[in-house]
Amino acid sequence: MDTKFREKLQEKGLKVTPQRVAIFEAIMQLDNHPTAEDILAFIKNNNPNISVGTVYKVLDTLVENSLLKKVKTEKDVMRYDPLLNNHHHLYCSETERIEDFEDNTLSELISDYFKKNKIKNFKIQDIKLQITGKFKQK
Amino acid sequence: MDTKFREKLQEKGLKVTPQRVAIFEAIMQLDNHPTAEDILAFIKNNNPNISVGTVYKVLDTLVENSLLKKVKTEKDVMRYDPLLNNHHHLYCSETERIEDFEDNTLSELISDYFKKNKIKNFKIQDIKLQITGKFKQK
DNA sequence: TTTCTAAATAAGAATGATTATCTTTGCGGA
DNA sequence: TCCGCAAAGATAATCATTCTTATTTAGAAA
Repeated sequence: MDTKFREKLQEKGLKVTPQRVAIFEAIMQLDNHPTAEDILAFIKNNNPNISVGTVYKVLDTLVENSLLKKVKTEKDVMRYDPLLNNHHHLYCSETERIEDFEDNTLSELISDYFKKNKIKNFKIQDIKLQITGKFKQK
Repeated sequence: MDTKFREKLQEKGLKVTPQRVAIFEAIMQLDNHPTAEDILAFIKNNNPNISVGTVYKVLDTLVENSLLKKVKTEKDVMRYDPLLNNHHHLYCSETERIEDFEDNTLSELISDYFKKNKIKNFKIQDIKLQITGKFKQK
């Protein structure tokens, strides 16, 4: 399950610790772009001794090493995104819900557009859509 | 200069206070999507008695009344955006710089795409591009 | 103009997410 | 086995933001 994650850690010269694995798995399972607090609560079930600082430190490390991404929000609570396929985000305008949105056609449409129309004085590394609106069902 | 802003306040039934005007002007002049702290520092020059809480409260009020927007970031410091034309954002991957990016052709391209390709169970209200990369010059 | 009142501001304490510090632990290599 | 170092634990510190309470003010009404 998490063998890939373990390998990636090793590639980056990072130690494979139970905490790192647990945090990564928590994010995968929690799914909805959890906060550090969500992750901590989830992990405490099986691993009651994990420390708050560790969670933040691990998250930082994983983000720095591109094993995880931060999600841009308008809130002062950080949320985290596992690095799956390239995807955009749907933000609910009324709740904290954030869902992934994958559409390769659209992504290509946009990147093609920028191949033809460069932005002056700016080198693009990544393009994400943030789509705000309402989910029609729970 | 700020007559339009004053009018908008009145339309919304909000009192026109020196603090609100000063904060709005600060954001317009500061330009680079300032934080509450930036705004406070700027205003203190002419208005040394303004209070921190007031700045936050006014910003909230203006956002609620659509006279201002919050900028989504990966940081825990909120930044604010005057409501000019519809625009996207260029995020520097190395610094805190955020610039506006306006491209109506592109915006239409995207909204046309979504007219033809609806997102299941989601009603779009707003679409913004967050483009990350490097500015080539200061 | 003067009065009145809800709305807005000031001042500063409180909150809460995140970070920093310092100690302890665990593991690979000498 | 011992050493060195990255990582984790515990908890104090930081800092942006929010809250509380008293005071002031904008603007409507008299």
